[in-house]
Amino acid sequence: MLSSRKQRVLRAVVDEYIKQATPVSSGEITSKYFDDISSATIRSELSALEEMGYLSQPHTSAGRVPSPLAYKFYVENFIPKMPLRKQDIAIIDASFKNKFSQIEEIVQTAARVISDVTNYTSVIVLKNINKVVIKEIKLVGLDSNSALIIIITDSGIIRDKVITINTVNDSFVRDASLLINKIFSGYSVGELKNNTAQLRVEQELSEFKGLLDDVMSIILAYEEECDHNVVTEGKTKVLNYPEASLESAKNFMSVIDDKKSISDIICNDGDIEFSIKIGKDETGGIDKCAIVTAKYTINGKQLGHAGVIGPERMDYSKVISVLSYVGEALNALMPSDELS
Amino acid sequence: MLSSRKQRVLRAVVDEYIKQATPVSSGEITSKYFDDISSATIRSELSALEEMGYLSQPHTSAGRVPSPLAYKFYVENFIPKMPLRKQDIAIIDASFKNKFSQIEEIVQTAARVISDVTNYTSVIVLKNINKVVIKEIKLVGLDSNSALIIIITDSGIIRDKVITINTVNDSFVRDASLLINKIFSGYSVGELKNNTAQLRVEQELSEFKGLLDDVMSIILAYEEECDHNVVTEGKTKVLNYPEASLESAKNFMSVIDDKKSISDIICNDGDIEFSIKIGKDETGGIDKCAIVTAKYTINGKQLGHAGVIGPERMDYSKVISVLSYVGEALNALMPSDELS
DNA sequence: AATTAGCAATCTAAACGTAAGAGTGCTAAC
DNA sequence: GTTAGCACTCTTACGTTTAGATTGCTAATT
Repeated sequence: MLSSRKQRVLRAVVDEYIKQATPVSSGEITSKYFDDISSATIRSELSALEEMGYLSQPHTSAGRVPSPLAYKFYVENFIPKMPLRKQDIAIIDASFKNKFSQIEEIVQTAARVISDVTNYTSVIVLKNINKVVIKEIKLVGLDSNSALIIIITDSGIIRDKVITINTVNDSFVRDASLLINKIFSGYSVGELKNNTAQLRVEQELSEFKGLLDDVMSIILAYEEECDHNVVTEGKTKVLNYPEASLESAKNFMSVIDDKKSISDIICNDGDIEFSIKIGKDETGGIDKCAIVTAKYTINGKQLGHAGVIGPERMDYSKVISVLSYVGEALNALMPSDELS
Repeated sequence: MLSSRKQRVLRAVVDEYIKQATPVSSGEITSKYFDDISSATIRSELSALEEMGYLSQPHTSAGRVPSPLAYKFYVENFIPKMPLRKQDIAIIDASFKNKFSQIEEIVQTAARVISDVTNYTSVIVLKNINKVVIKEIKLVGLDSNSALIIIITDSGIIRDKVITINTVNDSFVRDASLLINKIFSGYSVGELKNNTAQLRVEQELSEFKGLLDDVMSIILAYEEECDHNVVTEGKTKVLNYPEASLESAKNFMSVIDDKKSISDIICNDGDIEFSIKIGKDETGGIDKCAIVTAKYTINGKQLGHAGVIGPERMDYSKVISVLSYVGEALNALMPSDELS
């Protein structure tokens, strides 16, 4: 285990590096963090820490830079659980003050506010879409040849879509509503997807053939769209990191834009609420970056995962606070009585 | 006026520069475009064109680079009105094949497909939002304490939003619907905004006070949101231009992200259908970039403006074809009988 | 035994200089 | 008007030098 002083030194290096993004020297550490020890002593500690794999030097005459291992140690041991600043809380609260009608809207908002407040890139991945249960489907006539289909689930409205129908009148709407709900209500998206046979049987007898097809295809389109539904916000923030280069930015974008792989990275299958991935191996090839991921649940049901991608030297404390506060805000958005 | 050979030379320079993004030399032009003339002759033509302001040299011993003036001449005289490739047409058609329920969705889709097909950044700005006339407002009860408000206009559904109401029941919905439509239907968003007095009078007598407020604030929020509503897609494409640098990319993003200024640039008040802005002065400070803008109308009513932002040496021909084809697709999306 | 001061050694980053190459502009001839 | 030839200019790449930063080592000190 690391001696207490080694820990202090390690922490100092990481803290400084997070602040200034340049290698930190023994002199800096001595003057800013230790009154009673000389830089020579710090130097010997530093080289011990380097030996142990916590630090590295870009070159012989440079200061030390934390390694992924150092960040891991730092995150596990030193993250000050600072409360969010009042202004940040205000920003987040303000974003969620209106009612939302669709999940996508909520997710988009959450992603944006996370990125805005942290100043890093955020990613949200929705999961378990096909476990969503359809509560009711509303059919609202708009004019003589179009109608609005509203699909309401236990997670709120998932989709509304205009469809074209030959002739819309009151009795048609009434009858169609009854039939649609008889067929679809109470089933999850997944069940419906795997059991289209039933739909076909119903259609044999039905004058609403086209309509039923439309509804089904809306549901299927939703499922497909959401399955790897990845919302990303603040991609261009990466350009403003002091360590940015054109090459690194391009690489960053190419990983971020690959929805499949980014969602694999963000989604933690384990039970942990937060995880931190540091180092090229763990970030899918994004260099010098770290990813903080959180599992989001609403009323105990897993909604998906959120992630913040920033430089390794990011403000972990703030990122975690923001992720967790936004998680709470999402929960508050859907009080349990709406689920019943 | 430019002699016919000067025109050929100028065109050759621009064509080459569009292809390779590096200054073009007299030698290249001679070998690739002129069999019968020597490079010395081309050189004298080049220096004449430089004298006239069409070309410039990054330095004495470099080839020539087209000036904004040259691009203007090129665009006006040489743009081959090439039809779109079949595959591009297919991509665009595919994007617009489903019905859309909200304008935002349409705009988002259009912006994305423009950016995807051209491989440049696209921007769409909506205009004249407050001239949109409200046809009808539907109120659909969802459960005992919430309802969905759907605002239908002559341009389709502009917004649907869930609101909270104390007690929702059939008679409430019926009465509220009548009242809401009595107050709001037939007016444009602009009229409503400037005449909230009437609403207040109605509220005095009404048990639907809160509801009316909700509807009004949805409309106002929509108006505000859309007034400078700018949708941007493909921002990160700029990183892949061969002439890209970190600095230029940052600059690009800062201009692009300023919705107010980008919308001023994109929106052409004149009568022209297309315009091309080349040069730092005309692009709001984005260097080495050109902006092609188009005015989009649906059934003669001005919807807004679309723009493509790419390098000065972009494929103007393709960009204009794409913008114009997407414009047609948007028109097809809203057949005139839906407006009546 | 741990700490420290002092100093040589090492490396970077910036500044400078040089050389090769690209492309022009000019001139004289066609 | 066109062209070949060539001197001239400027960039870019590369090597060199220098100043500065920081370390690691050693010997002295606590």
